[in-house]
Amino acid sequence: MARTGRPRGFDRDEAVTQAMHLFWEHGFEGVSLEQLRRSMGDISSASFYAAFGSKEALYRTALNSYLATHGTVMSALRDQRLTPRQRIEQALRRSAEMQTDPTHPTGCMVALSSIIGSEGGASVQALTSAEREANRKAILACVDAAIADGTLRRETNPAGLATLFEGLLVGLSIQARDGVPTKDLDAGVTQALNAWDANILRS
Amino acid sequence: MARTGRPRGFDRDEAVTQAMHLFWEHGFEGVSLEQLRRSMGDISSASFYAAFGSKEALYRTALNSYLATHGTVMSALRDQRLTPRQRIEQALRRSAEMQTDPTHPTGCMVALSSIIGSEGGASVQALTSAEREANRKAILACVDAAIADGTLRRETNPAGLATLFEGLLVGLSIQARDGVPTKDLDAGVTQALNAWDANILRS
DNA sequence: TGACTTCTGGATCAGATAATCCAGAATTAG
DNA sequence: CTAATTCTGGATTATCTGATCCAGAAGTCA
Repeated sequence: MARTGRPRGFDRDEAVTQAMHLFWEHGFEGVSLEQLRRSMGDISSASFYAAFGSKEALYRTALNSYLATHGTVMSALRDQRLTPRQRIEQALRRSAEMQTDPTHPTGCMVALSSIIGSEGGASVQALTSAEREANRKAILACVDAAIADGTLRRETNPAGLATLFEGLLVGLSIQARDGVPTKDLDAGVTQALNAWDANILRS
Repeated sequence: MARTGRPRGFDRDEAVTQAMHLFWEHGFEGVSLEQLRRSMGDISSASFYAAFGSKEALYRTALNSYLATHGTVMSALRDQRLTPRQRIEQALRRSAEMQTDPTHPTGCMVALSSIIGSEGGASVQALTSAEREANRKAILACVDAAIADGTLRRETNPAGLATLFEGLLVGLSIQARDGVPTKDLDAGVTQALNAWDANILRS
């Protein structure tokens, strides 16, 4: 059943997408309310707050929208149909490609949009740091699984391998922003996998 | 010969160090003039502008101060007394240690303090992106040198190895911010070097 | 029709922002 | 001493910040 009352004069989903692009490009604190409202078709301040509540609430919504769309390149990391090595490889290669797609801002919104900020920005920064921690744990789980199933040697340093892959993962964002082309990022992933293979148990 | 006129009421070098720490921690746009002046002993606005010219000019000065102090961990990258592999290893291990030193903000100021920002912040962002590009080129030069001297195979993809090492380098900053301990970062460097060794020419 | 609900236009808010101005204080040079 | 130079305290600027308020418009429901 349709809601009662005057209908909204703009498309809320489209507006969230616009906000996502702005936050992705400039970061949470780098985007102003005026910019956001303008990107939504010059809607009024009242319309903005009626629809989204606050700038921070919109950022949460936009971040969730990112995770549900472009962010899904990371889902390979939990795909149990793949081997642990394939999970990491897919997550990295898909990230490298997505992050250099010219149809949207470069890099990853989780890695870039709120790493740093002013003194009172802890609650916003916590949103993305929680995502990064989840990724770090998922990568570590891949390494642990490969040690458990005998693919990697028991002497393998799991935290070291996880640091390497997650470090490269977030590093891709900065490199993408700096204009490093897709093929170089992908070649970096290929080289990183050599580190995995160096820990393979040989019989 | 001492300068004429009324002497400055505060220590300019100390003030620059304070500014460096603030910009390092919160980024260029995340620090306000009031915060800066307060950290310098509540100096007046007039004193601030007489001494530094503008917020952006102070940021340039603070960034140079960073490069001349903590930033010197990267000098190993150009140390011709070391082998190409040692240059990369030293730069990475020293960065990992410096970036987690609890006596100052975590991560690297070049990687964090102005990757993103509002629409008009291009000139500030260019300062750190130029530094990162220089590092990327220096890493690539190490790889090229090792191929030229026969250490690495001719088929080695130089851009791929450079992406891996520079990706990890800047990735360390985000991981350090996220609280990853020094020993894990260092173990990540150890693993990354396996990728180098996988490209060694065996006779 | 009329009651009810929801959204909008436009003015407005208090506080923060980077930056400037000026009179006077503190120093050196001659 | 006087003149020249440089810095400081304090007020002040214009602009931007995120957010709120209210009257009225535009719908649904009975």
